[in-house]
Amino acid sequence: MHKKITVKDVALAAGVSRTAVSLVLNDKECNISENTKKRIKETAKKLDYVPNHIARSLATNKTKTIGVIIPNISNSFFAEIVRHIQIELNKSGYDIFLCDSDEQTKNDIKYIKLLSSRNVDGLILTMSAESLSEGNINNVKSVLEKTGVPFVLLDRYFVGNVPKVLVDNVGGGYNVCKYLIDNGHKDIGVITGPLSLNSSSDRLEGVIKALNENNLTLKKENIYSGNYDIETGRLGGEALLGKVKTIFAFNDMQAFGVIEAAKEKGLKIPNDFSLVGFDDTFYSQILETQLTTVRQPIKELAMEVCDLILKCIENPEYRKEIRLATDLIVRDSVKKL
Amino acid sequence: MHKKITVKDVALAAGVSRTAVSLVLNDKECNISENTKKRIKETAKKLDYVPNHIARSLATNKTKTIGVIIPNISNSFFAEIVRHIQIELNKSGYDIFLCDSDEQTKNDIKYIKLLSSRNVDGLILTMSAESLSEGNINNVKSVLEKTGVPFVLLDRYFVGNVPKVLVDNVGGGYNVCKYLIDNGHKDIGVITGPLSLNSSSDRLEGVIKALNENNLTLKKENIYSGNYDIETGRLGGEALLGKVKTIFAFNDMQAFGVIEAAKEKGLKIPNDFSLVGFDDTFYSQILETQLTTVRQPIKELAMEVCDLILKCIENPEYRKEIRLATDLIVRDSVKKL
DNA sequence: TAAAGTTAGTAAACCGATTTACTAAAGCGG
DNA sequence: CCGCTTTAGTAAATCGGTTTACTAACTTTA
Repeated sequence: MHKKITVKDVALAAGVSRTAVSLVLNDKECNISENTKKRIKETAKKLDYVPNHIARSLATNKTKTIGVIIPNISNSFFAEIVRHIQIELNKSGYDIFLCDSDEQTKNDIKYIKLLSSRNVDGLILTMSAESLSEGNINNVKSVLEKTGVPFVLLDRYFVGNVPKVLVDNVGGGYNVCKYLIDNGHKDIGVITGPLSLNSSSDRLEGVIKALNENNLTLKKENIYSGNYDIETGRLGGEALLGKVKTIFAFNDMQAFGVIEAAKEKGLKIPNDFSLVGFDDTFYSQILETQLTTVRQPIKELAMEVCDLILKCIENPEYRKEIRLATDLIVRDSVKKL
Repeated sequence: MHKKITVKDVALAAGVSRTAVSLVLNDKECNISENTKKRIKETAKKLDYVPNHIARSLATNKTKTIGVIIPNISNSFFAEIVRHIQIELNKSGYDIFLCDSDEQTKNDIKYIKLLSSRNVDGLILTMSAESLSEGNINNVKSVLEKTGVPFVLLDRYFVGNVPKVLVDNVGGGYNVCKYLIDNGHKDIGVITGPLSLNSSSDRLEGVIKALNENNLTLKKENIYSGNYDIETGRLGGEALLGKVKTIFAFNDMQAFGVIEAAKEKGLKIPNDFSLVGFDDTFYSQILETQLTTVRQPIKELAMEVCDLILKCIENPEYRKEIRLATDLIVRDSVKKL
């Protein structure tokens, strides 16, 4: 590998100043004759000149990078969203620094500071459940604001006038519950994730709303709260399957856990009990009985969050809150009563 | 947010030169009295000084960033590996630029160039199947080498004296086949991924080796080649389930496809036919009949690849090829004959 | 033809660090 | 007390771009 070509080399070869080279190659409005412009461009191409991002960043105070902090890339929802974010931002010349907080506040804070010191132009942030809890949120918020980096919250949010892109979880919960009621289900058990996450509290709100509209209530003992994992589903299944014949698990993982628990008890879906999940993970379709679940608009979320962060970078005062609807995917796991 | 503190500010506040500040804060060997050192450090802390990565990168010609190009972050194998890579590299002060090639050569090339122009210190690379095919590999290889950036191939490789971290797929295939033979299976069908990928060709090699050692052969018509996806599994299942009672799918996705195909035909595992997958994806455990499969040492792969890229950055001549063994995870999808 | 305007550029400062080469003062030996 | 070494530090160059302010030459206009 030979030495990298710099503006200086191009300028020398083209017989002009570095200024001219920079101006022309960046298509800046300037008083350079068409002839010279052409010569500079040709020289740059011939020398295979590639501008040095680092030097440019230092000069312009823009890095064309965006930090993405998510709680767990192994979760297919986040993996898919990151995939779309990367592809989308790349179209605008941005690259992403990916950080996985492992659902820990200390990492959220660490990575916010780190990305700020890397001078990212913006931050896309899905905070850990821990960070969003009463005791931590103010701390994280203050770290975030102190950096002065434009940011957009994605999926998980705290209240306040900050840009966010969200899923309409109230609507999602409502639709599931409405569907269950329409199919004759009245006594419903729910398995939630951490209630500090709006995804859980909002879905719960939607469920209650649908029930109330039909003069039904959600019994306290029919709520099992835990994490968004299979183990919680298993435990929730064990706890609820004695009491109810209908379970709404707030994500597919939990639903899979419920199925495991049901297997132990020899219960079959949908004859012995009905089940609804949330996320429409790939595997909900390949289950023995295909799972009725809710699809989140992942690609659209990614598009919106990219669009929004770019707007916020352009104008740090820009504020917008976007909430996207979910889709109820009806399959075979709910019995018509 | 107020203006960012720079070395200059610290120097001014501490009454020393910028040189002194830089020297002391970087713990460089230098002739600065303990007193002054202490004063500088305290001043820096008081002012909440955070060094500017960009400026440092320009000066040192090191960015402390590593580019990671993978074919599809939505594949849980890669998601998990990226997760570990990020965590591990972060310990050494590196951040990662994540790029998803979407299994396309043109993106491999685009991202290699792009990351090079971002001056990444190193590259971790799992190329697309397309790039590794006969017609493309030389092109990609030449782009890669022209950048001069140290790189390590991960999981998928081309032949040549370059650093790589691999899975012992020959051994993996061999172990599965040996296990099947030990259980009385003789007529085995296999569903492979793209044969341009060593993961497929190597597993196939292992299968054939095990068969040959037992004086058995693999019939050509019992091989179904396609992609590592559920659709290939479905098609392979349809094609093979008439001919054989034992199928080795080269990844779990394909195995799930086989199960779908079997459902159509009313066949049950393991009574009507036996099935083995590869990857030990989470979902292989929650199937009606738990899937016997092969676990890849994901975390170890990540650790090794991080270790190796750091060594290669330190010494670009460093060469090493690491091959990690797989684990056969025996569950319930293979019948003892 | 002198003043004003336009065209086609360039020199030099700047971004915020690191690093090399240098200096001033103090200490020390003889 | 002279010369040498050590100690404690600094000035200035550098990395590779961008950008501001300036100039020289050429055209117009009055």
